[in-house]
Amino acid sequence: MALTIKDVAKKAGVSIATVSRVLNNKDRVKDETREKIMAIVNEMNYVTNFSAKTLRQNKSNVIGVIVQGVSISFYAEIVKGIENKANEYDLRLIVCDSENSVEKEKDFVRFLYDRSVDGMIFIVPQMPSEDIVKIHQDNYPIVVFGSNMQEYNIPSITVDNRLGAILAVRHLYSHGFTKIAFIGSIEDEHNSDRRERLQGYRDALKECQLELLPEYIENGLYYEETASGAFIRLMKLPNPPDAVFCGNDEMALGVLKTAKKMGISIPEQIGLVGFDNIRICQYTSPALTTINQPTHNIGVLCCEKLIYSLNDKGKDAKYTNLVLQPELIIRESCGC
Amino acid sequence: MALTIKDVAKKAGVSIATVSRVLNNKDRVKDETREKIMAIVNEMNYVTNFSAKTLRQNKSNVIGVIVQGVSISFYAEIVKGIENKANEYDLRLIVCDSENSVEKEKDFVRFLYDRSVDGMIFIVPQMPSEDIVKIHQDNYPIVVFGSNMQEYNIPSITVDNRLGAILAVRHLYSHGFTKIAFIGSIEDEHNSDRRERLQGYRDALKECQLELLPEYIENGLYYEETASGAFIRLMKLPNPPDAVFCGNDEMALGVLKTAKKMGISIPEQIGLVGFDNIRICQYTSPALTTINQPTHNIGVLCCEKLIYSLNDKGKDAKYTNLVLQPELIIRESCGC
DNA sequence: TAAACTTATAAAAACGTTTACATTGAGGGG
DNA sequence: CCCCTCAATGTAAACGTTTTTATAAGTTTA
Repeated sequence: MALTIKDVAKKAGVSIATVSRVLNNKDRVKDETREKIMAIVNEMNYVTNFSAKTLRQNKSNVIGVIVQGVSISFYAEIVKGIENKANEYDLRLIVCDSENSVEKEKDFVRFLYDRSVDGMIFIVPQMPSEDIVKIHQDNYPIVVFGSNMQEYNIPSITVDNRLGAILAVRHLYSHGFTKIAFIGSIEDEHNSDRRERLQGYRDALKECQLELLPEYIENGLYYEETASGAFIRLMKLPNPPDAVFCGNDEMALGVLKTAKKMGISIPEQIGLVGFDNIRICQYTSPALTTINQPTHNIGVLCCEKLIYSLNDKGKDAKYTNLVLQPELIIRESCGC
Repeated sequence: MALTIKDVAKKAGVSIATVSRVLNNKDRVKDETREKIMAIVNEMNYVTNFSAKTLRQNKSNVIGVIVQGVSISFYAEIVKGIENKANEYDLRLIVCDSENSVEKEKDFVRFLYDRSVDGMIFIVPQMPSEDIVKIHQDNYPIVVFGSNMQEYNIPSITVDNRLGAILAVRHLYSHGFTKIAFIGSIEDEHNSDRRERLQGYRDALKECQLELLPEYIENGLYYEETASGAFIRLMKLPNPPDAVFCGNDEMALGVLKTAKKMGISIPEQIGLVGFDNIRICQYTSPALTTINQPTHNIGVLCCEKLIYSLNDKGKDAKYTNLVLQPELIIRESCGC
């Protein structure tokens, strides 16, 4: 413990600079010397002092992650992906759970400013894109998952939400459902992912040659409770739908719960498909058919993109949006 | 940005030492000076450089958390509790997900040694207690949740698992179930929490004047898959049980799944109660009756205990086990 | 009124790195 | 055989704090 580069240097009979050079293999060092030093480092079990390194290099080696809710498995797995990659690169994480509140999200950004993080990753941000752009202009490397930021020159990752929605609706249609409703974000939403899910819904209806009824599009704020009211309204329509596609699984859970309360059986009376493939889906009754996103990989890729920006300090033009493919997970709520 | 104590000092017309003293309000400083400096600090939006502080004080201000699985809501919430408290005290967290593997757990401990954390929190450790004792002897402050470590002089937190088990069994009994089986850890388990749950099961049977049948005690390793086999074995007994109490919810989920597959209806044919109250419980069908633990609070208390040790460097005798109270959450799987 | 304390502040060292710059020695071209 | 180049390594400064020690200005005490 409390073993420094000095100790290593003394034992090896070289200067501390040489040890540092070996440790960071930056400059040329004679192979012989390198090996001798590495042997001693391993033998003594030397470990570099992170703070000293950080202080000298003037970067914190910490990245901030702002996420909607870490106790939701979907997000937890993304964070795990980030963490795995971050560990590889000797980066530490500060994970901030905004608990779905824009206000908290903004607070956390300030908090991360204070901690002088090297960069930030936003997992499905709630705050308006303009605010994110502002942070980026303050010269903070940023990566966003869940909203296409390419137009702002901010690297981002999305899954092909439009395709996901199409897969969902198409599958419902294949079961004979023809009056398919949508619960999710309405047009003016700032989040592009959510817009795309709606768009996919629309495109899929067209593809299946189904009529697009405005009253079949209900607003839901992407958490469970907001779907109940939406579902009730849908069922009270003079011509109620026979299937519902929800913008995410949380809302699908809300529909499931409310349907049970109303005595409506799923999938017999109403077909249901969600989005995200959170863990709970497989345990509900009926088990929820949904669209899967490669969560762990999303995290890894977010982190990789950020590391890229970190090393490149905004010079390169690789600030594009990366699109990943979703996948239909068939369970019971669709009628299969 | 990149604003230092020097800038503040210059603007205030004092030395950097004085600014530091004000910032840490350690030494006496004239009120007038203090106020002037604080005003400037706020105005300039100065924020102290964490690494420099850390380097000088020779402590990392980072604590390691080793947890079984962060994507399980039960653990995620505990971690959140830890985090909230840690933030208050300017401590950073390194969260390590052992993914239920003793090997990984040990790897992470080494990893944390390398990062020279100030202390560690173990959330339901898998490794033998002796190993934890060893870490503690290396002079690392430690707090353990999920196993009573008092005998080793290591601060720990547990819930009254025996009571929790009694509440569960008692409730099943009140529904008229008389042949109540247990799936969980068998006697020789090193984890005291798990031992206690079994003990509670035994004590409750006695209290209800039910016979204790050895074949009603099945071994389960506390994750879902291990409960399936156990349940099948139970149901194949010449005199099968009419209710099952599981050591945790994950295993109860396994029972639920297997029962459905076998065409056994819960709670009509078999009553079922779990332990932990993970989020999924409320969504299963039937919804799972279980024992709740105050997760967030557990995290907060773990962190508080660790901070206590951190400041006290092992001098005090407050290295005791703190017992929290569990609570019965009644849903459907018990027959209510 | 000078010595002895106090109080408030300043000066400087230290923490463990990285890195710009300096030094050394060897090899090669003229 | 001298000068130059270059590879390998050493020296020392710098990063932003905290903290020990020193100093200056009051304030008390004898």
